[in-house]
Amino acid sequence: MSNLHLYDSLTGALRRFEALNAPHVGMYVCGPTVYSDVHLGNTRTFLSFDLLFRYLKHLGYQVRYVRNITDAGHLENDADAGEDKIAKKARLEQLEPMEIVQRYTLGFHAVMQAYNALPPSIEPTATGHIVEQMELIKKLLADGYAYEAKGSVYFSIETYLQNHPYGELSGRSIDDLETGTRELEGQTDKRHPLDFALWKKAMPEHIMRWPSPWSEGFPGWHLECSAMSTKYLGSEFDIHGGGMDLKFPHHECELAQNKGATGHGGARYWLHANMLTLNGKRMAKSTGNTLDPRDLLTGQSEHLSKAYSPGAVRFFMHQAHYRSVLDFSDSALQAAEKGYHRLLASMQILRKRPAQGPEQGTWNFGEWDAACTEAMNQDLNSPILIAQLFEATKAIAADQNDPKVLGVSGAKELLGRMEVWMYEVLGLAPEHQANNQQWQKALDSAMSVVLDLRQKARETKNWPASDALRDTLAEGGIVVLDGPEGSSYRLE
RNA sequence: GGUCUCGUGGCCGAGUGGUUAGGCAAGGCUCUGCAAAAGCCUGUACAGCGGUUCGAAUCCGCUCGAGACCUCCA
Repeated sequence: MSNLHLYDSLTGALRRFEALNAPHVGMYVCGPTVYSDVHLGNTRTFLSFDLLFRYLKHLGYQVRYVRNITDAGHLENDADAGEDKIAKKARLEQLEPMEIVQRYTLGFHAVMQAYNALPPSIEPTATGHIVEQMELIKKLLADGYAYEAKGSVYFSIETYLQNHPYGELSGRSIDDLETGTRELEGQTDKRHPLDFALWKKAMPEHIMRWPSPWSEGFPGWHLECSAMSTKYLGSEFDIHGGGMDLKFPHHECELAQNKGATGHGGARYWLHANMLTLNGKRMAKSTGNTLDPRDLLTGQSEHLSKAYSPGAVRFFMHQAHYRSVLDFSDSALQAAEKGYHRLLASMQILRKRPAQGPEQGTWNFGEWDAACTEAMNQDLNSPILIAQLFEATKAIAADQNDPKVLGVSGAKELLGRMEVWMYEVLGLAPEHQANNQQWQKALDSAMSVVLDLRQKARETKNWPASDALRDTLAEGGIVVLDGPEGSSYRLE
């Protein structure tokens, strides 16, 4: 069905993608914990997987894309003294936990929509799947992979190791892990330091709690993904994605839970998107080194010199490979924005191209398009895809002087494919066309009058008058473009 | 401290055992009343030191530097 290759973290190799039940593809991505606003780093991860989702669809797959909302809150740490993050924030703001969840879920959706990310097929919540999580615990208990201690249930690494390797995803050995384990207060209930909680008995101050056979408590933080991916995609499915920081321990534990409960690890391909850094440091809610994706659109941040369009930001992100660390800076974003605008302008030229020249051009359209596909097939190499789009720009420019380059149908074909790659695959919405049609119409008519006036001034060589018009418009963000066929304008 | 990843031209950022990534910036030119925009041309890089090889920036070792994970985090 395709020649897509994906880098699988489990095997550490580039593997040809073969869907388990083509043309259906099951894809699970770890979603956000909704106790605060998503930051730009989170956004990058979700846009990376949006790119994958879009490309799989582009290839003709029918994708069921499941991305969870973690609304049950996780422990602060693995100790009994741990506090539910959502409950903590709720007390801080004097709000109900679910009020916090609602607020930040809506905020998350707004950001995803603003950046033109396609919604997942299913967006299950952890609190909506407590029953499934408890069923999973029961299964693990029955099979001996878990044990109960003082109302809490833990996953037993020692039992697991008798049948399966642990650490295969993150490439860690048990010895390494044990060396790195800290002695925390309250870990005494665990039989082994690497055991992790499946169910935690709630402390009195814990607000979010559910009754269970073991205690009134709440599920462990690795459990929801195992429960929900199994429920909606089956015990074996195609792709599991998430941020690089989730590889260990979250995905490692998830994998162990899956294997313990079903015998299957879950996904056949484990994908990890790399971090976005700010000032060379990882962006994280907990350290305050963050950038709000909405601030980029308004320019309201100490890190920004101006506002950017969502498309420019997406373009910036896709100019780097999803498995590379990308460092954010205002100047890097500005550079990306310029290139992005040039690309859009080039497509606009193609749209307005008169039907002249031969039917077929000399430019090798097929080879170019194949190179675009090849780039994406190589583990979603969007930087190379974008480089190819710039190659097309050169052909379009050459065609302006010599219509033999693209030809009439060649030009149409190229435009169609560029739109597919830009809009459909890279998710760069044609933003300037969609919104404010009424304003656009009004501005166009006003500008035609102004440009007409200026043209008259130029014809009489009244340079001071024509330049004054140009300067005034420039102050308002309108750039006048003088060309051989008269003047036009664009918004800065 | 342990595990791992990375270090590319002024900046961002792909890729690769022997052939131009691309973008931004810069310089030159074309166009232009001037400017802007646009187009064309130019740049010869791959942390350092050794090694393997006919040949390495690409493989191996060491050194230096950066980052991630080991603890909630996309």
